[in-house]
Amino acid sequence: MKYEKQVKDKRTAIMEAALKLFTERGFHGTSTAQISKEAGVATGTLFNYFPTKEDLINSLYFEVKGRLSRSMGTGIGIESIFQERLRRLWSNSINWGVDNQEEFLFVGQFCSSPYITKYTRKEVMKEYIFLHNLVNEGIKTGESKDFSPELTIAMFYQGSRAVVSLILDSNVALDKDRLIEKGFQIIWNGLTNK
Amino acid sequence: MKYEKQVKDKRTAIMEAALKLFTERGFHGTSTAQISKEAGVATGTLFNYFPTKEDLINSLYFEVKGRLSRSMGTGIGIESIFQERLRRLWSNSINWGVDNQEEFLFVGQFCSSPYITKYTRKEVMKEYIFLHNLVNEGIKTGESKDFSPELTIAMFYQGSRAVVSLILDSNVALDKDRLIEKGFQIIWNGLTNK
DNA sequence: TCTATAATTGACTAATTAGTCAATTTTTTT
DNA sequence: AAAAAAATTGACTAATTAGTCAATTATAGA
Repeated sequence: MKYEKQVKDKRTAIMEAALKLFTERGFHGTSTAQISKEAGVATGTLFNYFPTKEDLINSLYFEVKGRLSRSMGTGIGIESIFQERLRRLWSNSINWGVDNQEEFLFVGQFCSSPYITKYTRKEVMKEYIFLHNLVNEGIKTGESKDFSPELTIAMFYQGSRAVVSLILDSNVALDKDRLIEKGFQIIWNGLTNK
Repeated sequence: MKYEKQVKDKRTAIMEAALKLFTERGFHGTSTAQISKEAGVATGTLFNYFPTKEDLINSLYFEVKGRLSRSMGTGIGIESIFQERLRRLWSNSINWGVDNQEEFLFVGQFCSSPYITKYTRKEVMKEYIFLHNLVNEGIKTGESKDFSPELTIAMFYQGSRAVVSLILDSNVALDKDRLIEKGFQIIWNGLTNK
């Protein structure tokens, strides 16, 4: 028990330190020595949990993506109507990015780095199955336009990232909800029939 | 004359080599020695043209962004109607990304790296003045919805990047024009009144 | 041609890198 | 409490890094 806990703590400490430094200084701009120091462990300990630096980066990505995915899905019951569910997905995504700036930037960095493989990209896509389902449902009921789901999801996802960046850059907290709503109107008008 | 030409050739060779290697292996994953070798010059020559590696990265970014900007604006005469001009801007952006994959990936990498400053971000935004103008014009004539121009431009820009990624990933050349057109329908429906 | 200026070279350096491993400490089991 | 197993340490290494600089080569104008 106690042992389990401590292991988790060190692992977590390393991942948190890595997340912080990666977003501050980039992947290669951050050395394993710096990460260890920030986490308060010896360099050897880092390599005990993550055989290589690349392994650490990838583990971190899966972890963070999992959190985003779970966060997106919260509060989406089958009872609400299509528009409300899509809107909830939209605001959940954006709020997660705004509230988890480091994670948001890290994901952006990793996804546009040459280290992400097609496999990883595909693997992570699986986590968006509920968005996929929602879009397909909308198409079936005739509420969504019949674009390809891939296009719809890509526009939705990148659109939400655009809004997060806008909010983070403008640092006017009051704008947040307005930008989320306006952004949703664009997506909604774009993707649905009326 | 001859001297001018040769200077340009070495500079260009270095930038081209850097672009290739950066997209293949990332900024820090690429050493100045590797760039020099790929460009066919001595390491000293690289530092003759670019005082630091960071300077090289930034110069490359401005250069590439300039090319994109120029490419976006081609063929947009004042004679055509609003929708046609916006559509042209849309397809120009996407086609540039598809035809210049390295540049496209490099821009994505740089923009989500921690090395891009707010200054650079703003500076580059100036190059999108014509998109800004077009959007404002649309709002004035009542064709565009009255969202903030920043939001509109961000959604437009990130949307176009989403489509490029989709096309590059799917590597089905036939899908290209269909995806561009479908993507435009989303943007158009989202941003305009009817 | 001769001279001055600018461009190019690559061996070099001091610092940093990811990753190792034998020794030590902590935890679990008996 | 003693033994076994697992976790942690940090000094260490071989390789690589960005950037320098004195020597060399190419170019320009007279």
